[in-house]
Parts: sequence; structure tokens; C-alpha cells
Amino acid sequence: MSTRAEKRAELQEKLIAAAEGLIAEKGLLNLKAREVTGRAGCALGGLYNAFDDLDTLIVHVNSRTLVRLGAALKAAVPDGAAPEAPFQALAAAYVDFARGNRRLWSALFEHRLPDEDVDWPDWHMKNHAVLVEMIIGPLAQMRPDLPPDALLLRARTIFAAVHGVVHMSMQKSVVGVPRDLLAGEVEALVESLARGAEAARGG
Amino acid sequence: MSTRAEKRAELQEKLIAAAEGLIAEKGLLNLKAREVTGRAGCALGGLYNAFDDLDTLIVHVNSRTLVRLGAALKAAVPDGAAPEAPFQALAAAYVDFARGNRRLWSALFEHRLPDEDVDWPDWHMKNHAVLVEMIIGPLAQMRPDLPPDALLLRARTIFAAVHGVVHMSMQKSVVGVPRDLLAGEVEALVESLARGAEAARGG
DNA sequence: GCGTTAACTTGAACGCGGTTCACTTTTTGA
DNA sequence: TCAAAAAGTGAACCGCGTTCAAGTTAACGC
Repeated sequence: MSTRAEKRAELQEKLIAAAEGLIAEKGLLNLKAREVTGRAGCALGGLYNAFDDLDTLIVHVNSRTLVRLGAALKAAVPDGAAPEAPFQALAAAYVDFARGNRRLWSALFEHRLPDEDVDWPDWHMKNHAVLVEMIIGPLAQMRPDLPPDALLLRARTIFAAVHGVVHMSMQKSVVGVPRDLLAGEVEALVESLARGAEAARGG
Repeated sequence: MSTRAEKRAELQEKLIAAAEGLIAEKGLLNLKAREVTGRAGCALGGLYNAFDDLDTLIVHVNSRTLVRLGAALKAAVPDGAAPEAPFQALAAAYVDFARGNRRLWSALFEHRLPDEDVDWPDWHMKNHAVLVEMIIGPLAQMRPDLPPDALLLRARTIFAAVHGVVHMSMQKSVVGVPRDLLAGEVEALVESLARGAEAARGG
């Protein structure tokens, strides 16, 4: 009976669940190691043989959130490919997810690694890529003139543009769009982008 | 001789300058009270009779950055009003400022107040508003059909969209546009938005 | 089984860093 | 010139991430 690896995995799971719950309740900024281990039912030090440090634990929570977000986006576009509709569906689903998972979603972008120039683990980057990959398909249909690398680039830009509007609205930033008008503004933005793409393909 | 207010103002100025320099060099995350007061030439406690706390000092640095940013944007649009040119000029100036003041610019958006639901001082909100107000003028020319409040809303959306692209590119976010391609992508985005607005005015 | 070893668990202790505080020095107003 | 108020000072406080020495438990060869 290899209880060793099992118990380790169990503890990791409990810690991730505890951290996830605490972030959802109180925000990433108020996440404390002692509270996480308390809720997970282990000693303070236990965190540090399950994970390298608190940051790593947060990355795991974020990856889990990204998986859920990816699933929500996939569910939003019904696979029957129409030319422009997927954009609006994706954007709307993104807004919905952000609103329905405010603090966990914020944690995705609030979290910074302590050292500015070391980068994230590969598997986490892969999870992030999902966000952009969903856009590439529909975009390729609208812009058959663009080569693959330009498509990827443009997809990132489109994602970042939509994300920017959502992000500034969600943190009640001074210049953000009021929350109840967010969906409408994102829709207008996406329509603009779609029209712009249309025009660019033609010209 | 009223040295009282003078010396207080001098110390505040030295603290702001010190914090500004340290943020520019090492980033907001690495700003330490002891280092600030050290550089400003006062004791640790001195910070706390010049400002309420370190957060307040950071807000002052940020406001100063916003003023510089506002000036850079104003300088970019030559006051001779053309219909679409100002958008590209503003966006390009925004990109330039962000690139040329990376850490101070990042600090504008990284900084969070400890309590999630108390809001910023009025004067700081006013400084922030500048970002959006610059957009309203040109936008009003392109969209004479929109009433003032809709213009303000749409200006916020446009700002947030451009900002989002710049932001994700500047922090080397996983899904961000590579830095050297940023200017081009922002230009393409703004062109899309402009075309979209054009089309919307017509229809 | 049994002993040895390696891994895990634990909570006290460490170190960093923002904030406070008792104390001294300076400025103010009469 | 003097009492009261303000500002300056740095040691001490405290929250919090991380480490560590000690005790406990699983793993594996015999």
C-alpha cells in the first residue's frame, strides 16, 4: 500500500481547496499561510513540504481557475462555426466568468512572482494559452489573409483588449466602466473589432 | 518665518522623490519604508508624520506620474483637430510613456488599497480622469450621434481596451504581445476601433 | 517481524518590514 | 522667556512567510 504518494496528493488537494476557498471569500491579498493550513487541517510547516512556497500554491489555484475558465469558454461557442458569432459568445462568456468568479478571476492577474524576471512553470503557461487559442479559430475565418503567426499575435491583442475592459471594470478602478454596463460595452467593443477585421480583410 | 509648513512640505517632497526613484529602479513591490526614509534623509518614523502611511505616499507618487502622463498625451495631439489622427497619436504616446516609464507606469495599476472597498482620494481620481478625457474630444467628432454620457462611457471602454493590450505586453504576461510588436498591434487595434466607430455612426 | 533510513509532521523561532510609541528637540504664540 | 504643541527619532511591536530541530511515521532489505 503506497500511502506515501497518496497522502501527499491528498494534502496538496486539501491545501489547494482551502486556498481557493479563502481567495474566493477574501481575495488574494488577504490570503495567509496560517489560515490556509488551518483550514486544510495541517500544521503551518506542512505547506512547505507539499509546495515550495505560498506562491506555488497560488499558481496551482490559478491553474485550476484557468481550467474552469477554459471550459466555460468552450461551452459558450457551440462548435457549429458561424463567422462572427463566436466572438460575441466568447466575450460574453468571459464577462460572465469574471463576474461570477470575481476574486478568483482577479487572482489570475493580481498574482506576481517575487522575482520580476523568472518565469512561470511550463504547465501554467500552457493553461494560459487556452485563453488565446479559442480566439484563433474564428479569427482565422474572418482573416484568411493572415499567416498563422500573425493570427496568434492578433488573437493576443484582441484578448488583451477585451480583458482590459473587463479588468478595469471589475476592480472598481477610477476609469473603469461601471459594472452593470460592462456587458454592453464589451459587446460594442467586439463589434467594432469585428467590423475592423472585416474591413481589413477587404482592403 | 513660518518654517513649519515649509519644512513639512520639503520633507514630503523629499519622500515623494525618494519613493519615485526607488520605484523607478526596483519596482513597486520592492519599495521599503526604511529605504525610502534612508534616501530621503529622515528617520523611519518621519514618514508617518509627513503621510498617513506608505500607501498614501505611493498614491502621491502615482499622481505625479499621472500628471506627467497627462502632459505627454496632451503634447502628442497637436491641438489642430483632425478626425481620426488624434486616436493614433494618443495611443502611440501612451505606448511610449509606458515603455519609457515602465515601473512607474506599472505602479499606477499594481497598487491596491489594503481595504478593498474604501476608495481613493478625490484629487487622485481627478488625475486619473485625464486619461479618459483626452479621448472624449476626438470621439465626439467621430460619433456626433452619441450623447455626452455615452461618449464618456465609450471613451472609458476605448481607453481600457488599449490599456489592456499595453498592460499585458509590459508585464511579460504569458498571453501578452511581445514588447517589440506592441506599437504595431496597438495601431492595428486603434484602426479597428476607428473603423468600427465610423461604421456605427453611419448605421 | 525488525531495524535502519528516509520522508513527513509539527510548532516554535527567525527575519523582514510596516507601524507605533515614548522620548527628545524644535517651533510657536504670548 | 516660557509653556504648549508639533516634529523628529529609532527602538520596539506585531503580522506573516519561511526555516529548523525535534519527534513521528512510512519504506525496504534482511
